[in-house]
Amino acid sequence: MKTSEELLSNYGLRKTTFRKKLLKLFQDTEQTLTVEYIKNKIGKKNDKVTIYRALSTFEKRGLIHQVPDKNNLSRYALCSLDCNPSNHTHHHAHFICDYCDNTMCIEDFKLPKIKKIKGFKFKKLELIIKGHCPKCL
Amino acid sequence: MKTSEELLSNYGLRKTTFRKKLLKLFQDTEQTLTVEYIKNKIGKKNDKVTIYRALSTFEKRGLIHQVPDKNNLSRYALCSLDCNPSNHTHHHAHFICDYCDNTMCIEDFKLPKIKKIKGFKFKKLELIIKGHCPKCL
DNA sequence: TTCACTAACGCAACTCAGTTGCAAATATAA
DNA sequence: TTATATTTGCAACTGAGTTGCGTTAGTGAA
Repeated sequence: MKTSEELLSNYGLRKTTFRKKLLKLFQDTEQTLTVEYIKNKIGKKNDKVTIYRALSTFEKRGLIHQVPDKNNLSRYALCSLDCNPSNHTHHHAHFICDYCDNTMCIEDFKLPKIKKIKGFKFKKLELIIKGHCPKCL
Repeated sequence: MKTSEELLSNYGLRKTTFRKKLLKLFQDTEQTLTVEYIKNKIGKKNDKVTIYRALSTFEKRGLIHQVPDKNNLSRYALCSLDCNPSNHTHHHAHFICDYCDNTMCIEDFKLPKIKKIKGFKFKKLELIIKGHCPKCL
């Protein structure tokens, strides 16, 4: 796995102390992260504005992607390595646990092919599955 | 099509002036509705709290369902007649237009069968397609 | 290394969707 | 028509996310 510093370089991002910590947190955690979680883990010295701005930058560059929460709040997850600013599609479904409210990427679930519908232009597909996760069953 | 009064009765809801107007608005509009839109159409006399509460009640009873917006805000759409409080699943996809931000139900698009994944219990599936709608193409 | 420039950070104050508590109004069933 | 339960409206709040701006810290060139 690439170090957080290498990744930041690869994606053309400045290697600030904060960004290195943030990216490392993503790498060390398998789940999708909320701003709340990040705030608690990284330390209260960093302002929430900084977190929001870093997440937004990471997302634009194709490092992470946003996933909705049970309550439609935002969570973030690392992208696969082939995402970039212009090609930022994710070929996996997202699972939201009704019980613990955790959200996770489900890699081994193929997205359906999009059938064309006259008059529409389809660009992106999102599949969200709700239910109970292994921990909560 | 059933009148709004009949529908309210069928779903065990009181037929208040406001609810009749709200439900009629859903019946007369083919699109999914935002609270903003409802506020403008129904008249400013009714408070937004009333709108939110009515929507929430309608949703619990299975009259309408919530759909996310481009910006993760809520929109609402009429359910098919066979929804009720305990069975409230929708077998259609939702389309979000990147351009005009309108959201619509796509009835003629079958949802994929959910393949089981060990350890998970799947209860509900949501398919969201993003792109450009006919009006914006 | 140092310097100059640009991007990132932190603070404070804001925005805005959605919520809560409570008193007044209205629907319903007797 | 009356009693009771549900809805409504108002006011005040909550909390995620944003904006502006002055300060700090990376980065690339000298």
